[in-house]
Amino acid sequence: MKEVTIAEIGDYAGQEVALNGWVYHVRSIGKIWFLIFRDGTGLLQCVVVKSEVDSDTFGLETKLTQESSVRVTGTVRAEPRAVGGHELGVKSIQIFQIAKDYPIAPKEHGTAFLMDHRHLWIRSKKQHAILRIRHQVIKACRDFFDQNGFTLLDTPIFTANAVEGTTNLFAVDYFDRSAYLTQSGQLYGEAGAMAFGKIYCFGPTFRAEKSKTRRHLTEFWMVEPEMAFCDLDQDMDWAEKLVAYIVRWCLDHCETELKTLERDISRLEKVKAPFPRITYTEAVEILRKNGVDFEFGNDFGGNDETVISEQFDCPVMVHRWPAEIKAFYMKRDVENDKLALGVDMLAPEGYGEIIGGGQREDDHDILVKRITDAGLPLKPFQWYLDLRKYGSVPHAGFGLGIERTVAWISGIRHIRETIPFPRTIYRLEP
RNA sequence: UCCGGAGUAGCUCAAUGGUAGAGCGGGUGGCUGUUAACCACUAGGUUGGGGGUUCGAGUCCCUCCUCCGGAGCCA
Repeated sequence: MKEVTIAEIGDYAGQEVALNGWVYHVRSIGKIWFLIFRDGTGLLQCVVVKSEVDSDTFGLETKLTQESSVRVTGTVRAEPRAVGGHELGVKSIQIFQIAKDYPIAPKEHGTAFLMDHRHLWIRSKKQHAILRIRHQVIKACRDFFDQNGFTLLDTPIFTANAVEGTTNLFAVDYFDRSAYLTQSGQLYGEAGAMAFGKIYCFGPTFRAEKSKTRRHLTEFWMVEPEMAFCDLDQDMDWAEKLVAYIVRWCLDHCETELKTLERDISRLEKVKAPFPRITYTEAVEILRKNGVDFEFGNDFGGNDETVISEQFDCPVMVHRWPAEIKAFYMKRDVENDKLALGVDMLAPEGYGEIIGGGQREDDHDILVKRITDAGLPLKPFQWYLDLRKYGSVPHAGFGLGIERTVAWISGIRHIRETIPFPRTIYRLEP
């Protein structure tokens, strides 16, 4: 007996096949009952007719509870009345296990309840779709860099240095000393760029911020490219090419999932390079023009980002920021020493910052002064300073937040649904 | 940490200070094309914990706990 999946069921019309999976729902109308069956690749309606099966099989209607695991065999046929266009005329059903009291009904539930059952919730249609989009977003990132001459460089999770201060770092015991969980692979990425020219790292990062908003997690994933011989403008070229590629890829490969999520595709279709580029100063003007009382020199809040991004169909890149609110390693603008050559990309529709990056300071002595001025110890940065001693070049990079990107493309409000098991200030389980 | 909201059946929610209820889910029965099917019947409660006011508290007061949303902080 040929074992097939629901995703490929259309290729087997007229044939007898077997499928392994779980019971999603059962509907009975007497001498016929319908088993809505899922196998991780989709949903399939299976029809059990009293006159076509033995009485034991027909009697399973009352025994098959939601999420019971089964193997069904039968004949595939095209059927316009079935969701997906095909259904299975059941011959037999083999039971692996009868599930008891599955807590998630195909009805309304609150977020807290669902998050407590996250390990089961990911079986549900909508969560399933979001996580498949996440998979494709990650694949698109990897493909993009692999196709453009980047080398994957894995950076460490345990670190001794803080990239941007220590208040939001997770400290852990590390034998007879302490270490931090990384909040960015960037510094190591810069070392990689000097070795390979263009690199990217991809992995989890950690921020011990007590943020409780829909845009924050304590553990999130970033893809961070770093390029030697690259200035801010070229950095922005790469950023917009990457994001346009990801969006195009998802439109081409996640049609079913985006439909499940009822995503307005037309908004995503407009996302094509080049993206608008404005300076921080111009962004402040936009805020003021829209009635926001904003003081020059501050960082943008969530609402500010929404107001700015609402002016554009595409993601907008905001560059040349007040140096005081940006990290020590950012290169200053030669035309205005008070400005840092950083760039943030704001996604449309209020999804906020999805990219942060910029050109790095490449002069040894200036960097030493910046580290000192920032009140950071020099010792843990010796290796980083070495990069400016041995063949320093202009270089730049950025980090793309996977969860915010997935939330934007999926059109879901809260990023906690874009990662299989979200970590927030009050949630470490499941 | 601050501001706001919530906690009642497995879930989502009702209940003017006066007998704790509905829908869904569960169970039983009916129905040969259902789409979160439908119809009938049925079981299911320490109203988050503690204290107080009152003839009487799910409801009012105090306190603690938990969760949600937002702010700050940040990506």
